[in-house]
Amino acid sequence: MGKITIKDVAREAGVSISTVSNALNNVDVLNPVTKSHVLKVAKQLNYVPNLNGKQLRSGKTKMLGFFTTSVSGPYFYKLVESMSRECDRLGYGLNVFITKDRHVIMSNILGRRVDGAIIYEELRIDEEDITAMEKEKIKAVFLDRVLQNETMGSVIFDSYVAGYEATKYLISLGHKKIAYISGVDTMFDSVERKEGYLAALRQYQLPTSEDYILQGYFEEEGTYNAVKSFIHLHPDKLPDAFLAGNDVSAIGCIQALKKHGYEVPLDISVMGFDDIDIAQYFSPPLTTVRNQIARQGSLAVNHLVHMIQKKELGSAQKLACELVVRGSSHVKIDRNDHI
Amino acid sequence: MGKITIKDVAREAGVSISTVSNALNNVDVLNPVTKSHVLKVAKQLNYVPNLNGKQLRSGKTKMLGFFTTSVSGPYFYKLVESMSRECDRLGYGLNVFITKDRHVIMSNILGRRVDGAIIYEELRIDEEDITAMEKEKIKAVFLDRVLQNETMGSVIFDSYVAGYEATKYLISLGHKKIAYISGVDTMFDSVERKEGYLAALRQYQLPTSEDYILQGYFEEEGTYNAVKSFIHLHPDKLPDAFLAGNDVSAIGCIQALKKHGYEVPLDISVMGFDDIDIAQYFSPPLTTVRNQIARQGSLAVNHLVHMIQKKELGSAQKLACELVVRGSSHVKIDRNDHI
DNA sequence: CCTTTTCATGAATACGTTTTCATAAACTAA
DNA sequence: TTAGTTTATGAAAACGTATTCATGAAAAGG
Repeated sequence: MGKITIKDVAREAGVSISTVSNALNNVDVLNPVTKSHVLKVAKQLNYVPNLNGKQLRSGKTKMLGFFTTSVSGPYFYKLVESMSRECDRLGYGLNVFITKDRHVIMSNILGRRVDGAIIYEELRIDEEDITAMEKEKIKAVFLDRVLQNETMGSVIFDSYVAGYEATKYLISLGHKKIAYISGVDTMFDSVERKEGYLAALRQYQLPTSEDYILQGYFEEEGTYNAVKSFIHLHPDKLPDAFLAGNDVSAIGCIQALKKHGYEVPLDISVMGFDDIDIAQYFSPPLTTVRNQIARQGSLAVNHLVHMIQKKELGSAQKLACELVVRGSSHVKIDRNDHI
Repeated sequence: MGKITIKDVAREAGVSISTVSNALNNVDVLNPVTKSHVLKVAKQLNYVPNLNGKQLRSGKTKMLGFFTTSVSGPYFYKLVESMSRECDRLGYGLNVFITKDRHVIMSNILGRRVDGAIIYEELRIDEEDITAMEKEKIKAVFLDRVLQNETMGSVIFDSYVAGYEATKYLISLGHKKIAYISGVDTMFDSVERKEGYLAALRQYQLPTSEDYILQGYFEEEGTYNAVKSFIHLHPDKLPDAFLAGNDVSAIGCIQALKKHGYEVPLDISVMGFDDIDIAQYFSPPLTTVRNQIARQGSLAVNHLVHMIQKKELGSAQKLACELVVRGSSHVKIDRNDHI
């Protein structure tokens, strides 16, 4: 005996296919007696509807797709977890696609494997693809990416303000020589944070210098190496404080400083962005700027579902950030005082 | 103009539907001229095949489903990343479902949204469901779970040996009072590690005691609280070493010990399991037992695809572990010596 | 009692694709 | 040439479901 279909249930229950379909989908035109009878037979036969048939006919999958290059690291799993939770709440499933292949993404979206898409910015979908999606009236929400386009949604962090506030905070501690450890230059967050950092320096009339902008690639090891080589190259020009592009980077920075005998935060203050899980347990606990990651996830899903169900266009949403002061930053101490 | 289907391509190219299908799917019965002409027209119309139609007809989705309760934490993202990579390599897509709802899982599997399933043990699928899958000849691989059943695959870590070897190592450092911080008692790894721990103690004639088995729930905070209350209850009976159920737990343990003025590893050795990313950067760097997580992921996918394509039954695979000695463990120092 | 309305059900179609099978055309072997 | 064979193509069926519409029965209205 092969796979049991709606046909088998119909035959066994002595009714038509449409009646079974109506019973299973709670269409209230049925005699309650027939309905419960059909349901009983269906359960008894262990009937499970074939989703491909269902989806083909209805044109809906009740699935949202999250397209990303990676799920590694605290940012992603907080994000995915919150999206998943919100999907659950709204009666959708979440489909996580990890890929860098634009073609895979588009064929899944345009091929209707999902009802809508949430796309992580690093994927950099072209305008051309977005146009294709518009034509098909497909809804999408972009994360961490600003769009020229007004038809799709987006949820971004106000990273410019984050960078600005962080820098302002370091200045308020008395630091004057503040270095920035950059992430990846194609990424929105990274660039915005740097712009905010530069803006704050300018506002307080502090000098900005290319030497004080390192490349850490948002990675622990990348930052470790960058800071290490900075120390070797400019042992005399060490900054008062490092503003790392994210917490992972801040950790790499602190590792490198420790390794070379500097104490954080007494000798040098270090802070990051994101407030990842380990930030508070790290030694020293990280001063950082917290993004509302879970909020971003649930908002993206909410927005997308709204767009799908109300057939509306998307809009750009911006989330505020929050300064978290912990042990890796300290009021500037002039060591010369002690001599 | 609505969605472009294979029909439109056929009309536009002046051929039949079957010819278009053959051209697109590289069935080599076609005149190369017709084929390339069809392909050109398809591209020109921006045709993208509807996956639901495709899947319904062919009975295949070329998708594997990973069913899990969570993707949070280093274990999961390493696992997911490696599974995704392996799926790519084998021409499959990976579908991550985060849910605890048995019904959601079964309707996705039996409803053929995926060609096969990888199931994380915490979900505890019933025998009944497994039987249902067998009947439908659906293939599945279970992670971290041993099966009575011989029809499905499984990939587990040899956690018993891991627990045994870790304990043996601590004993070799001269520790005699060794406590175990348990994870979740329904989880295979947690139980096996504890059994290995107990076996090692017995073998070396060291006493085992219920007092020395704490509940940390595989969580930082849970462990922190457990260790804290242990210190309050038995300040005089502190162990020489803590063997934590995993690294996250070990970190919580060390936090608690530090908080109460104990030095790790000089006063007390602590070690964990898993070798998560931060283990080496933590202060002190964690001594731990490393599991081949990435290997588990790729093996599971490989095995599953093999089962699907060769229509074979699954088997149980066991992965060896590896002791990683770092700074959180130390040869036993009897502080009385110094007095 | 007849007409109209409501109610419950089933037959048939459509969704977009792959695949089987028939057929026509173009070769090959005598 | 004629029969047999290969090659390229298309018509039609099938996958499993939701949905539209027709139909018959029962209830309501007069």
